[in-house]
Amino acid sequence: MIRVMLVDDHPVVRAGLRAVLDPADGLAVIAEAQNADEALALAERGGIDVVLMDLRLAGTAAGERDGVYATAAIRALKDPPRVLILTTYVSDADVVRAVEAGATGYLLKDTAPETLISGIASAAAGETVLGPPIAARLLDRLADPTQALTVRELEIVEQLAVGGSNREIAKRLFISEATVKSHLVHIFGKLGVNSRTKVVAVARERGLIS
Amino acid sequence: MIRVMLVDDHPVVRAGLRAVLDPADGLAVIAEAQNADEALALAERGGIDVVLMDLRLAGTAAGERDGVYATAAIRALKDPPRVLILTTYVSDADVVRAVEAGATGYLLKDTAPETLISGIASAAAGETVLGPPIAARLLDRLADPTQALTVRELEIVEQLAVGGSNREIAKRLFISEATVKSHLVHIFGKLGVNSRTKVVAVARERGLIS
DNA sequence: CGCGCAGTCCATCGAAAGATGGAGGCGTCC
DNA sequence: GGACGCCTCCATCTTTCGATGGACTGCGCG
Repeated sequence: MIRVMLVDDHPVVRAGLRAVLDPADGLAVIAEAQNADEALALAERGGIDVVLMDLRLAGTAAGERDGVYATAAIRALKDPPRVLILTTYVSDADVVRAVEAGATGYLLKDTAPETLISGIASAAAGETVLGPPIAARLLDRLADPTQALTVRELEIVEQLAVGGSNREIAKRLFISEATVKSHLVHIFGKLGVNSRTKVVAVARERGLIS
Repeated sequence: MIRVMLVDDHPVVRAGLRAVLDPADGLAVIAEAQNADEALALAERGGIDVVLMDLRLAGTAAGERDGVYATAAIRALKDPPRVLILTTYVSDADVVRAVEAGATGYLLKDTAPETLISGIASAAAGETVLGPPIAARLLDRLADPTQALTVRELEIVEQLAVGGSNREIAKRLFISEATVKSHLVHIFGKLGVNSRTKVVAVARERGLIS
């Protein structure tokens, strides 16, 4: 029996997941959390095999307590449960950061219930689970690693997208302004542009960011 | 008994809505659709009082067959059901377009189940239903029309979004760089920001651009 | 007609951003 | 161990942006 915890800030989605998962054999939803703190507190008590985690959680204004944060925190526990990301949109940055934080898999919310259930089973067994659209994107990146942005660079791009100046980005990422500029030069080169505003335009086009 | 149809491309969300609404007295979910075409076909057969509609539907690549399209089509029927928009994010543009298309109300998916149920009842009675965050935003806009961007300014914003420099924008719009800067100053003031990248961020947030 | 507003243009100046060319630490892979 | 990629940091210099404070035109409205 696979013990599952749901983490999503939308009550409707949690109810939907319950409705979809409850009839399935071999697994049981034994906990629900609506934010990162709750999720971590419940995970600490143990007895959970797989966490179904939404990346966007409420109260993410600070930009820290989102699903990636929760994933990293949960995976840092001793004998941690597997974390399966279940979110709405595909963003390269999100996928990479989530996997880096220790996520076992990444599925989209519009996957069929059966796929979801089998995905949970695979995750419980420790297998990596990636939905087809996500796997395809990752393969695209591997095909041309010179163009692929590093995790750090993606973080910079995200900051650009919300309109941060070099100084603001430096503060938020705890690095110097010089380093931000350095990253920017590399990003410009990889994306073939020459200004921060164009970075955001290209990144959106390619789905690097939401 | 209020007869409800669910329109959402995510099976999980539909299941969640069912789970939330089924226990409620006085209403029954009698139909589900996962895209605009299905929704329209089912609505044409009649017997539905309220449609719960997600704005983002699958196959929206063309940008046409989304929830707004479906709403307009359904409201064009004779003796149409009320349409209550139920979506994830707030975008001023979406709200305005949906209301223009004939939606009776607009709620966010993270509203509490009770609010949702009472919202459906209100919608069935023909009352306009706007969640607090949405109503607040609309009031903000109405209260201060000086914030509205002019047509020319919106053109500038669009150019910013694709990453144009002042010089490039000037060339494309056949004006001088000085004029572009002048427009920018006005835009900064209206949006309350101080850089072109933040203009794009805020404009996206408010739905001023795609 | 006067008034306000949108759109156009101008000059100047300080502050960011971007270009250039480094350098060292650190982990991985062969 | 050495090569390589990533992240970090630095200084210098040029270009672009953004802030400021104007000015002129055309248009609609009362």
